[in-house]
Amino acid sequence: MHPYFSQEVPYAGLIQSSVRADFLLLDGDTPGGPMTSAEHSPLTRKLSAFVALSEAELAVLERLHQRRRTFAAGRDMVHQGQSDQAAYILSSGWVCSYKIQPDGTRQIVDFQVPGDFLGLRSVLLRTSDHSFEPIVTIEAAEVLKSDLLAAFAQTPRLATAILWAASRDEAMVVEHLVGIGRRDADARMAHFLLELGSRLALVGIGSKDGYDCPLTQYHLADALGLSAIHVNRVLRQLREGGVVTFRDGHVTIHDHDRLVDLAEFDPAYLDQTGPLLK
Amino acid sequence: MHPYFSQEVPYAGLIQSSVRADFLLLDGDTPGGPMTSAEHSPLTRKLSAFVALSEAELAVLERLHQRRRTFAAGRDMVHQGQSDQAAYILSSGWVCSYKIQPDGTRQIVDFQVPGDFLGLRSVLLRTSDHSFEPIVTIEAAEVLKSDLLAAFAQTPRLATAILWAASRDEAMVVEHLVGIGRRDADARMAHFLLELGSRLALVGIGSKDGYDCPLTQYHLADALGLSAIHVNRVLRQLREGGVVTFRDGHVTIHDHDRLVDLAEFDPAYLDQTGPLLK
DNA sequence: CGGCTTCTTGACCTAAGTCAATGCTTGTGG
DNA sequence: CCACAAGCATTGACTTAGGTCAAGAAGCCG
Repeated sequence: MHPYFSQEVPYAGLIQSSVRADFLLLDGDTPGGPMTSAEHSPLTRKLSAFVALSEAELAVLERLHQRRRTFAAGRDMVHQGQSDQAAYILSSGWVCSYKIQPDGTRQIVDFQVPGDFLGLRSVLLRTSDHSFEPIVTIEAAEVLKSDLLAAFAQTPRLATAILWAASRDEAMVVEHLVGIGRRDADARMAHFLLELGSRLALVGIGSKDGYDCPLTQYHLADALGLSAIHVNRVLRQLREGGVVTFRDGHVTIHDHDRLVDLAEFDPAYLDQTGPLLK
Repeated sequence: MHPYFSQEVPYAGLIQSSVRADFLLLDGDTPGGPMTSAEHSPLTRKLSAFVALSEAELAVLERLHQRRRTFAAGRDMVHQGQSDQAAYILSSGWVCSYKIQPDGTRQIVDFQVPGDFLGLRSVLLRTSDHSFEPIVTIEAAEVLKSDLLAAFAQTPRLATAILWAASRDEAMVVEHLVGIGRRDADARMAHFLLELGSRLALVGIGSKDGYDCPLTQYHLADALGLSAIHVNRVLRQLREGGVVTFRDGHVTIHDHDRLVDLAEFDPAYLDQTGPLLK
């Protein structure tokens, strides 16, 4: 296939095992010391926006972050082994989850940014059927099934909050489906950039005016169901139109209103209406 | 206040249930032998294909079907009221769940066929943000939140089974996303028809050679992210190619192998590998 | 009957894909 | 310190899958 064809991924990506994830471990020496409330993890930040957590609950949540690990960019970390009963809480870096088609094309289903869970479902229910790839070198806290269930049993409200986050993730997948099915390339891109901005703002990364974003145009293409070349054209148009600039790993929003308008962006599905559970 | 948060957390118990289910599994707890599912509800049939349920569990399951209701075709039944804490088990007829865009186009996210849950998520987690429309007059059993949670508490293995079904539904949404993003119209259609056939076969409707299907070409268009006119063209091609005929509310599969080939259909995501919890 | 909805087909158009070529970095080995 | 490769980004020229428009046809139903 043509080297420019973005959907191609190396065959090596198809044969990872849960064991190999351990090989990718670069260091395990970062002891997750107790955090002061000033330096809460992104997940804590995210959940706190919706559920007012007590001191005890916060403590349990922070304790879930103890087993810190680092994964190198580019190599898949997959959760499909019955043996691997762990999920991860992403504390820094970006990950994408995707499925490969038999013909080699790939579709990115979702991105994970700091504060997001990775493989939560494979712990609570059955094994996940798609793969995870760190986009940059990431830091994540490993959460064992037993830890998670224990935490849930101790603090039911925490369970509620985490399940709320999982449910929100699912709503994003549905919105993604709608976007690919019924929005043109420009609107899709605009919508995507807005959603990302919204998610990042929730964990205190970036602002209304923009955010750092390590994705390549190939990532965008595979996520939005477009070709990388068309992604480039769309980005140029948005840039020259003075709406938004995606360049050098940074998204700069010049005209937020016009972007929202273009995307017909209605953030209702993100359910970000402020702290609800007092 | 958000309906999701309006009640004290029920999930702790739910999660506990699934833990206990695993325990029972490991214990080798032997439920009653397989029984003829002919007289059972579609949901029972479906779950029985994956989890060997005991007499007691079957009884609880059947009891969930008591509050039977009928809904006329075409008129939306939406679940977003705080007051409406019910889900439905579809026992006959077809439903679609969809989202409307601000510009009036709609994207069908999923179809529900007999044996499927409707609005399960809005009971267990938060309110669903999309609408449901019965495609034909349907019969459904209303399940109150309290009933469901009681059933889960009584029979943890049933909880596992139902959550498995929910998880499978989600995998179908993801596969749907992949299809719209990365398959051309023919493959999308082929894949869709095969998935439907597979789902229906699971509840004893239809066979390898075909099944009844009340969808219009407009439904197909809205589900597959195509125009109705193109759906018509694709169907004609498939029909004239001797692969599959969609006509007069019936799908007839002439060449199953070629259809699978066209769709690059890999049913792995449907997780239909036979009874798993013995 | 006349008004629905659904299906069908042809003619034409456009958004997006494909092909091909060119820079621009960044990293790496000689 | 250069050469050279690899990965991204960019752009123009051309092709095509699928959308849009228009017009019937074929039921079906009050």
